[in-house]
Amino acid sequence: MNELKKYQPTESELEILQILWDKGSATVRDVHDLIESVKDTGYTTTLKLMQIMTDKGLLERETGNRTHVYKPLLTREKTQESFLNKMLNGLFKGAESRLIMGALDNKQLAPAELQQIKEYLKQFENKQP
Amino acid sequence: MNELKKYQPTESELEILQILWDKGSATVRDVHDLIESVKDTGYTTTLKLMQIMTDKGLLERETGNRTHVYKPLLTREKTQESFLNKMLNGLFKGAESRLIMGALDNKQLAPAELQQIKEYLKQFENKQP
DNA sequence: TTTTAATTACGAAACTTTTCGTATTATATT
DNA sequence: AATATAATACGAAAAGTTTCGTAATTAAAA
Repeated sequence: MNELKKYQPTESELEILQILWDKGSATVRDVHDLIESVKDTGYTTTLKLMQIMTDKGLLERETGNRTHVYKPLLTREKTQESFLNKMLNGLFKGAESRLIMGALDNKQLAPAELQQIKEYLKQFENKQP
Repeated sequence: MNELKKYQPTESELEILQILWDKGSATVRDVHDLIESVKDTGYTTTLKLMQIMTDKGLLERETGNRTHVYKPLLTREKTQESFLNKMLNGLFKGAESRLIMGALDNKQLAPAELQQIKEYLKQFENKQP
């Protein structure tokens, strides 16, 4: 089993990853400007975090030019899966349907999404355990 | 807005809370014996954590007897809600239905639960945005 | 070219969480 | 009553995360 798959990014790491997932790749400046608009933090803090993440193998960077370009080495999907599984095996163990219903409550899902979920549900019906 | 509602227990705190939620109330010994069966850790570690949680207002304790009895001050439901909302606003933002479908994939839900979810879905249909 | 501005490197402080060792106190056993 | 056992109290170390200041380096501007 892949180690990257299992690693759970910290809160700050997730913040950075989200930006990199959105943009595909970015410089420290790019990332920091977005983070700064939400949270009061210094440039070198973001820099250091991204350097540490690179050491940990969460990011890769292109050092050809003076300004380095970073890319995520984890996919958003794998990370989502990892966190979701953690919740389902932990806090929501034995209450999986509560998680589903809670998620339905949370956002007003678009009709298309509701339909998609309905379709998705069908595949689990008439299944023998 | 209630502070307790917002506080996100740490990983170790959650482990202890799960046990207290299951049992209603318990001593350090009770909690530790269960944790020890899964994780290699010392008794005083569990003790200290529960003392800190009491200071933080996550637990209350009855100190009448020598052996103290602890109870959770957070409900499992509020805690689940809090973590779920965090995910929906963070890692799963804009991918709420992915969370739902991921949860459906994860466990073989009982037919009754599937039915319950189907029913639950109905309430969101025919809603005007 | 000289000066200014922006970037990386990096150590270390500040915080938080987790872990443990030791002392003290209370209960149970002999 | 004396001894052994079990519990709490508590400081502090260990480990992990986040933050920042300063120095060195590179590029851009004057």
